[in-house]
Amino acid sequence: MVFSIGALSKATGVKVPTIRYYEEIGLLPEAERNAGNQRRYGQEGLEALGFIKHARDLGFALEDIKVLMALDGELGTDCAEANRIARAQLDQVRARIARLQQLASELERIAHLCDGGDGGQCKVLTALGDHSQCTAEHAPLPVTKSGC
Amino acid sequence: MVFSIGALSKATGVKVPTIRYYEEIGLLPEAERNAGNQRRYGQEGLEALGFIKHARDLGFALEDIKVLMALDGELGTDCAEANRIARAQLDQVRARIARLQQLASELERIAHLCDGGDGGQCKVLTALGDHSQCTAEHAPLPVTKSGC
DNA sequence: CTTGAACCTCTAGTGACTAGAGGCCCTAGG
DNA sequence: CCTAGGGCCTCTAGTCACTAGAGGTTCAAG
Repeated sequence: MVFSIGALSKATGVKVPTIRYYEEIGLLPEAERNAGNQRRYGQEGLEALGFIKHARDLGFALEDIKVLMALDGELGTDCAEANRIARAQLDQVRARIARLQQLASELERIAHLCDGGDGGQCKVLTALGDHSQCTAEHAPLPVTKSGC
Repeated sequence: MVFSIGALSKATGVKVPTIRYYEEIGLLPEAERNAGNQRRYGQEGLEALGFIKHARDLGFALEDIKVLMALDGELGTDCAEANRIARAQLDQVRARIARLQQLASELERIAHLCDGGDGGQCKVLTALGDHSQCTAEHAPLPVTKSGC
């Protein structure tokens, strides 16, 4: 099987400019070209991009995926390191869930303020402006390098 | 009370370059300057930045915050619109929680594969590469314009 | 008056793409 | 064999919400 970049895109669900971007940053090896300078991919290109797509869907950062792909290339495939990265990712996801759950309950509280609204001041706006009305702490979400 | 940009930063927990950035994009009005061209803020500056900080911590996008602040300035303060924005934010947060919970369970499954590892192929890497092994669907996280 | 911290503007970089301009190539139909 | 139109090419610039750094000015304490 030989794929054009568009065919590869359809097969994997990764958009064409994104595939070129992955090549540019070194996540995919430089594709071979046909006589007219267009990219041509084989089975291994399909598999590599499929791996990236799946790992991205699971929230891994491109840098992590780079590491994972390098591990996969090694003889014997370093399972311990792969496992470490996967567990780190899991921890991050769990932390973000916990954080978002706090946010959700705070937002619920604020949204309910409107149900019994008075005539004058908007309680929602007041609550948004005043942290001391909050029932729980809520620090900013840590900015992760993973896909948001 | 008169604040320098550094004092305002300490009082609100928003970093100095971020305050300048907010001014640049029109989220904060242009600050008054002293004789030496340095920004000086009063009570209303403190309150405006406090509002922004709190809303950001709750995950609102800067664009949403701009709308909310405009509402707050209006006579009568449009509570219905503020409520709509808050509820939309809540829906987004809930959707992200659901999505992340799927991810977490998938990652748990993958991480456990290593516990009974065989000698040859790393099962973690295999699982990452092969979506068909997954127990559930997992589409990519919708890229929101809110703080991640 | 001196020192050094805080302030100023401006540019460029982050992650992971996305959009658009301007042009070349490939393939199916006539 | 020719043409039309879709797909492909490179390059630049934009997204969001900042962050980092260079190079220079101002303020306040000692």
